This record gives sequence, C-alpha cells and structure tokens, in this order.
Amino acid sequence: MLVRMHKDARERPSSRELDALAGESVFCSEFKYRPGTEIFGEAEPVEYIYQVIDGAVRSYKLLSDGRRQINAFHLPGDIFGVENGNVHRFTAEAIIETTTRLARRQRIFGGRAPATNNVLKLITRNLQHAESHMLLLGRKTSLEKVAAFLVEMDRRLTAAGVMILPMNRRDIADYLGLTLETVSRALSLLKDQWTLTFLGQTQRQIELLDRRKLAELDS
Amino acid sequence: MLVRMHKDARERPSSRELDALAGESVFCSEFKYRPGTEIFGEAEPVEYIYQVIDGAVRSYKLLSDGRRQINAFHLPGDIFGVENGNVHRFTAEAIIETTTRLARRQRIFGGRAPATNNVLKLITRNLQHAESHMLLLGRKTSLEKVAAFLVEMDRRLTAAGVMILPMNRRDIADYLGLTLETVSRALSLLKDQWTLTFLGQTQRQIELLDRRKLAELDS
DNA sequence: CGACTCCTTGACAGCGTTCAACAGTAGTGG
DNA sequence: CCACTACTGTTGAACGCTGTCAAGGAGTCG
Repeated sequence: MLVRMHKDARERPSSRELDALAGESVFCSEFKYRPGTEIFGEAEPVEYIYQVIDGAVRSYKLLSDGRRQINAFHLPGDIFGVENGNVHRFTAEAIIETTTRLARRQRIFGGRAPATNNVLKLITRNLQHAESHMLLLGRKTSLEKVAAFLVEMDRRLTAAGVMILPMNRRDIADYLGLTLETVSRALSLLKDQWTLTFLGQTQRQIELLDRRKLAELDS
Repeated sequence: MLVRMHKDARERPSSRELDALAGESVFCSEFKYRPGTEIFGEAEPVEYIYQVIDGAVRSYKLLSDGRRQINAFHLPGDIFGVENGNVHRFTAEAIIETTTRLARRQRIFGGRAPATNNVLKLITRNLQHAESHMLLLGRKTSLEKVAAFLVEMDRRLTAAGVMILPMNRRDIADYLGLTLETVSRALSLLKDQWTLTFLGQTQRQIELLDRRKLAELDS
C-alpha cells in the first residue's frame, strides 16, 4: 500500500463534500483505476466529478510534440474534474492504483441566479487562461513564448491591422517568464524573418505579416 | 491616445456585464489611474470589482527579492479583481493611463445555494493554486522549485514524519517545468546538505530534516 | 536470470541570463 | 531651440544554469 491519508486528521474522505457539490444528484459510485490509466482525456465531454479516495492522480496538458505540463496532483480527499464548460480542458491519469468516488455532473452550471453564473464564468475564464499559461511558462521556448504572446495580443488588441502594445519589454518578459533582452531578441528575429514589422518610431506598434508562422510557433 | 478597442466589434464596453456581476448592488462609478499607479495590492481587502473602459492593467505576484510574474494583462472590456476570499491574491497596476468602471463587491459569495458556493470555492482553490504555480514556473530556480514541491507535498502527504511520493521523477519534473535529471540533482543536493534523507531502498520515501531551510528556499 | 523501469551521476552543449555599451525617444527647463 | 536627463529598446559578449546524451546501479517482476 503506497497511499496515505491527509496529515490533518481526516480519517477517510467522506462523500459528503462530493454530495454537496453535485447538489441534488447524489448518484455516487466508486471506481478503481490501475497505474497509468486515463480517467478522462482533454476535450472529452464532462460526465462526472471525481473525488480521490485512495491513490494519486496527475492532470496535465500536452504540446503537439509531447512536452507535458502537469497542472496539479490530486491526492486523497481532493475533488477534481470540475469544469464549467462541457469538455475537459486537460487529461487526468491515475499515477498509482487509485480509487475514486464519482458523481454525475447534473448541470452544476445553469439554473442559478444569472449573477452567480456570470461570476462562475468569469472565474473559469481566468482559470482557463492560467492553465494554458502554465503550459507556456513550464514548457515553451523563448521564441514560442513570444509568438504565443503576439497571437494573444493580436486577438485582443489589434485594430485596423495594427497592434499597439501598451506594455514595455519588461512587462512582456515578466509575463512570459523571460528577461527583457530575450524578448527583444525574439522580436528582432521575427522582424528579420519578415514575420512582423515595427511601425512608427517606437517599437510598440507591430504589424503581423505572417500569422500562420506565428500560429505554428505557438504550437 | 494609446488605447484601442477590441477587435470583435464591441463598440464600447458596456457596464451591463459589470452590473450583472455585481448583482443587485449596481453602485457604479468611473475612476482614472495614471501610468504605474497601483489599483489594488496583494493581500488588501477586496472592495470593488473592476472593468477596464480604456487603457491597460497588469496583475502580478512578487517574490521577496523582487522577481515578478505577471499573471495577466487586462484590456478594455475585461473585468478583473473578482475574488472569492476577502483579500486580493495579487497586485494590479495601470500600465498606461487607464479608466475603469467599478462596482462595489456586495458579497458575491455567500447567500447562494450551498452547492453553488462549494463549486465556487473549489474552482477558486484551483485558480489560487494555478496562480502561485505560475510564479513558480516563470520565476523560480530549479532548487527553489523542488523545495516548493517538497513543502507542498509535506503539507498534503506527510504522515508520521515520512513523505511517500506516489509519483516518479518525471512527473515531478513535468510539474515543475524541469527535466527529471535536474529534479534528481536538486534532491541529491538537498540530501548532501542534510535537508532531507531517503528512507528505504527506493527514493520515494523522504524525511524532511530541515523544514526551515526548505521554507526559505521556497521564498 | 533477463528484461524492464526508475533513479543517479558525469560530461558536455546550448539556451537564456547577465553585464555592458549604445542609440532613439520623450519630457523638462533654460 | 537646445541641453540635460530619464526611460526604453537593441545588440554584443561571456557566463552559467539547465538540458541533453550517455552510462551504470538498484529494485521489481516474470
């Protein structure tokens, strides 16, 4: 037996919390997974909410070439797989022999006061952004990071074909987990490759010339 | 004027969304911030929810020595400062001259169905973890990352003074944005410094000998 | 025993950081 | 208008942390 309990005196994770979460729908059952087994996959529809009874689970995102970023480990007592949308945003796998209790996700979202729903959506959007940003910070190269930044800003900021950045190189660097020099070098490289150009005298106005190349750098 | 609108045809961010969010309490007002001004600081009590009308905002966390990780940029239309707890988990600053609309946070949380509240708490906990993990991934050294990992697992996993890791070195590495070799080297270093010891033959059972040193490595 | 997985350790390379110099821009005040 | 200064961004050179590649030990299981 490799798995142990929480330090904080919780004898055994009760299903109470899970019941509370699932609301009215207290259809609960247990399920056991062998080491390395997938519990649910990225982009799969959300059917259940899970609570670890015994064992350990990793949830992660992948880049196309196999680089992996584990978002979190789920240990006994933890609830995971709670999503706002209809599909999972990452993959969950049992690390060792793991027992989970699961409850049907009977539309946790919707059917509530609109204000609450909006708060949920908003926080979920933040969480979603954080999750993909962890993948960026942990597993992407400097060039990929800068490309991802440009793609994001292009989506959010571009008007009339021009992107005018409000932030300086240091801000970008601190967003991407780099130094400002590295950001500057990456931008110069992309400029030399005709992937973008600077407009005006300051280097804050950027026109993207090759969005396809940026998108594939972004992976 | 440096700030521009969203690409997607939103003429001007309406206050509707913010109203909906704030619920009944639609006390709304506008506020203007000069470049570099703090909008709210980490650990400050949450009083308002903000929506960017015009300008740009950075929200970030700091390490004690000044290393900074920017979680997100908030651009016109974005709502930010929505928190579950009573204090902000990061600092928000205007990057350029910024106008925000703000609404009093009249206890968005609480006063709802308990199930909803539990979902909120759960997602918020995930978000909180993701936020601190971004700081780790973006700005910590390999030794600091491994120390942080040990501190986290010590809290969540240790029973009877011993920590039995369910995951292998590769999992740890993919969690921390490192390679398994680097994780192994960091653990060996901590072992040589008598900060921890391995128990048993496998290197999965760890006893922490100097939690103070680990905590200060964790910053 | 042999095959496999997991982990450690060494040697070396390389990516990104650090340190430094310099140029362009903006703001200020004479 | 021109210093003067502060800030921002680029670029070069050298360093060093972490990754890569490789070898080998230890545990496990059939």
